[in-house]
Formats: sequence, structure tokens, C-alpha cells
Amino acid sequence: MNLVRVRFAPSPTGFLHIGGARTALFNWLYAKHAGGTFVLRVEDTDKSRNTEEAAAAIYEGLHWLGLEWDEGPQVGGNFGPYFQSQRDEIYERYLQKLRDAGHVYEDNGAIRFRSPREHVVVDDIVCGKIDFDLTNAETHPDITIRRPDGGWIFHFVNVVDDIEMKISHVVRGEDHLSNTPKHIELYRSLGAEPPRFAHIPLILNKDGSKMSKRDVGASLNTYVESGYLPEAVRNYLCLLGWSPKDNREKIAIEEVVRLFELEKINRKSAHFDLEKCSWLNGEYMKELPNERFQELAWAILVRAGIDLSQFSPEYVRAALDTCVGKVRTFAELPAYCGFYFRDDFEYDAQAAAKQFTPQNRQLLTTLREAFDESAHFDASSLEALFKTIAANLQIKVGPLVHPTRLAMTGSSAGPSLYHLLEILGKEKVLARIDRALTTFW
RNA sequence: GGCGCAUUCGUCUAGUGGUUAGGACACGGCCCUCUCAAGGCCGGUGCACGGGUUCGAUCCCCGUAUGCGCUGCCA
Repeated sequence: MNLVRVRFAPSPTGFLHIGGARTALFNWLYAKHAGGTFVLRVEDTDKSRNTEEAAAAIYEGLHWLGLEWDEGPQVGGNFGPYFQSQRDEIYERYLQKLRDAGHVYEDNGAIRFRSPREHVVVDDIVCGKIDFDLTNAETHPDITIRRPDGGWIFHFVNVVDDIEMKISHVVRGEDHLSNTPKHIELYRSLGAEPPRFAHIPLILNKDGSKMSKRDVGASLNTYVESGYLPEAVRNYLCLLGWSPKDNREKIAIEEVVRLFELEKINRKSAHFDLEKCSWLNGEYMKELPNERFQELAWAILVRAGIDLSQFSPEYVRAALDTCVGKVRTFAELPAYCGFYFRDDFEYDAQAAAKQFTPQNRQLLTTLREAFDESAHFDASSLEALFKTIAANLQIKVGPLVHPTRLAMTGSSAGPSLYHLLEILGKEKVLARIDRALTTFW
């Protein structure tokens, strides 16, 4: 019987760090792969007031990524409570054990753990065997486990909880590697068998600098609010420090679960590349069922301050349909299709200088007449109309399309012109040509 | 400073004691095309450096450099 029990033990800071999200992901992957249990434990030893509120951001992030925990807050379990702030009695009990065995002493009101002063070998699944020499008290001072005010220190409660919760594998960030020998000393002094350790490399910024709270993209929330797809972000995170070894980039989570091994995690820290994450997001967006695309698109447009209620649902739906497959993230959508929902947009200055020439004024006037007289205003009729006019003038359709697009959207890039003309409808199309004509000439 | 970990294209990575060192993102070019994307084709850039070991090292060993982490009565 070798039950795998892993945990994600964040401290409630009010947001889920992208590195923490990946740590949670790797724990979750290993639990799923091994048929084990994924525990969520909130390390709120700081006794900060709004623990529940701050922890909520972590729950939301995990839920968003689809990393459901088997034990912990909201779901319960046999090893609770899952908040360190509620486990005081347990810590008292373990402290007494250390006291009884003479492993602790008081120092200015704080309680410190007396190191056995030996070599400790950490046999890490990712980093290999590392021999730490803890014999020198100058370089490796005894750790404090309790503050004078009674507050507990991370090293102690973390170890106690992992013992109590029967954690079999500690999968955490490499920033804890140097702490691990001290933790092992604690396990031994408490008469407990240390778990297996797997220290995963950190995630750094693209330029190699440390990713701090302030960096764009450091919080998972950035991706949620920018309209990234959780499956895309999760996929990208899987590829940071792990790979299926067969060149696959877009890979179903079930497949990752099947292939995932702690032994195959890289030892090198990874730089977060938003470009690649966005590309992957675009790949997922292409396969999005239309319903979900519409739903997410509406949400991002409303968030961007566009009042969709003044348009018919059919109009909005048709407008959004012209954007499918054209953007990599939903965050790009408001700028991409905003012209459908407002008439007072700005014109791209560079494009205007190029397209709104005296010569093109004549073309726009010609087009206006043709639109006005056109009995049909669907995309294919419009396309035929453009081609007829171009043929009559002995020019390509490009010279007709470009100024028209700019007049309709204010931009030189956008959805298919013929389709957007159909959706805007004759009335708006004529009005927008008039607006361009009066604005620029 | 001490201790620890790391080092394959700009980035994520595959890989081996003898390979034309593979893929992806990004980038450049071409094709397609109503624009932009998408798609297709082509292209450049990489084994940090110095010593060993070896017939031969990107791969093994030792240094150096650089980066990151720990060195808290933070987690």
C-alpha cells in the first residue's frame, strides 16, 4: 500500500501567483496520474484578518484552471481543519513532543529548534541527491519555530501538517530546496518518516528576472481578465518544465495526466513567454464551440464598456461570428470589432493619410451610389458588386476595398469587408461613407 | 560573503560518447488573399567558457563565468 497524497499549500495573499498555479498544477497532475489525493491547505499563519477573502482568490484561480482538490476548504476531508490558523492544538501537541525530547529552547521569547548538526542528504526526485552540511551553526543557524507572540513559523507548521495529513510527496517550488534539510531534521526529531521531495524549477520573466507580484502576468487573474481560455493557460503551464517528449505542443490534459512523471520534470527554471501562451490560446480558440465563443466574447465586450443591450442579439451574434478565428485572445476583441457598436470611432491616422486621397473620394462616392441603389445587401451580392465596379473602372478590388474598410471601421485591418458591410446594413454603411466624406474632404 | 541549484537557437524544449543537433513560439521572405489573421512553403540564429577523460565530446569529470534560490521572530 503506497498511497500518493500531495498538497498545494499557498499562503493567502489575495491572488494566485502564476508560479503557484503551476505548482498546484504539477501536484494535481501527479495525484491524478497516480490515482492519489490532492489536498489544498491554506497556510495562514500570519493571522491576517481577511483570510477567507484572500483565500477566495486562490480557490477561484484553481477552479478556473480546473484543478479541483479532493480535500481542503469548501470540500472538507478527514485531515482538517485545512487552515493553519485553526490547527493550534495540533501544533501545541507537536511542540510538546519536541520539548519532551529536548529539541527546542527559548531565545528572547521565541522558540527555536536545535539542529542535530549533521549532514543531511536530500534525495530529491527532480534535483537528485544533495548533501547539505549543517554542522556549522554560523552558516546554518537554528530555525525559529514560534514567535514571542505565539505565532507559528512556516517551517514547523508546514512539516507538522504534512505529517498529520499523511503527505507522501512534497512537490513545491525550488525556492524551498535549501529549506528542505532543515525540514528533514524536524521530521526526524518528531519521529516521522520524511516524504519524498520534488522541487520544481521556478518561473521567471521572459528576460530571466525574477517574477514578482508587480510583473504583468504574475497573477493568474491577468489571464482570467484578459479572456484567456483556462485550458490554454493550463496547457502552457504544463509545458513549462515538462514536456511529452514527442514535439506535441497542444495536448489534452487527460493525455498529460497519463504521461506525467515527477522524474521527467526539468531542473532548469523556465522563462514565461506570453507570446507562446497567446499562440496556444489562439489554437484553442479556433476549436471553441460557437456557443462558448459567443458567451466569452459578450463578457469581454461588456467588460470593455460596450453597451450591447442597445443592439439586437442577432446583430451582436452575427458581428461576433465574423471575428471567429481572427484574434488570439479575447482581450483583442473589443478593439477588433468595436466598430460594430459605435459610430464615432477614430480613424487610424496613417491609414487615413494613405486611403483618403482625392482620387479615392471619387471611388467612395461611386460606391455610395452603388450601395444606395443595390437591392441586395448580403455579402455575396456585395462582393459581386465590388467586382463589377472594379471591372468597369478597370482596377483591382483592392483600391475599392481599402478606403471602404477604413470608412467602415476606422482601421486598415478587420473582419471580411463584405460580411461586415452586410451586418452593418445599408443605412449605417451609407452614413459611415458620408461621415468619412465630410470628415476628410 | 557562505551554501545550494542550473546553463542546447531570443524563449519553451527534444536528443545522443560519432546526428546535416530535431520540434514549437517569435522573427524574415514567398504563396494565397478584400485587409488582418489563419493556412502553405522556404530561411537564419544554439550545445556559456576553459581544462581534462576519450580515437572522438553538446553528452562524462573538474574549474570559471553568468543566472536563480536559500542564508528572517516571511511563506
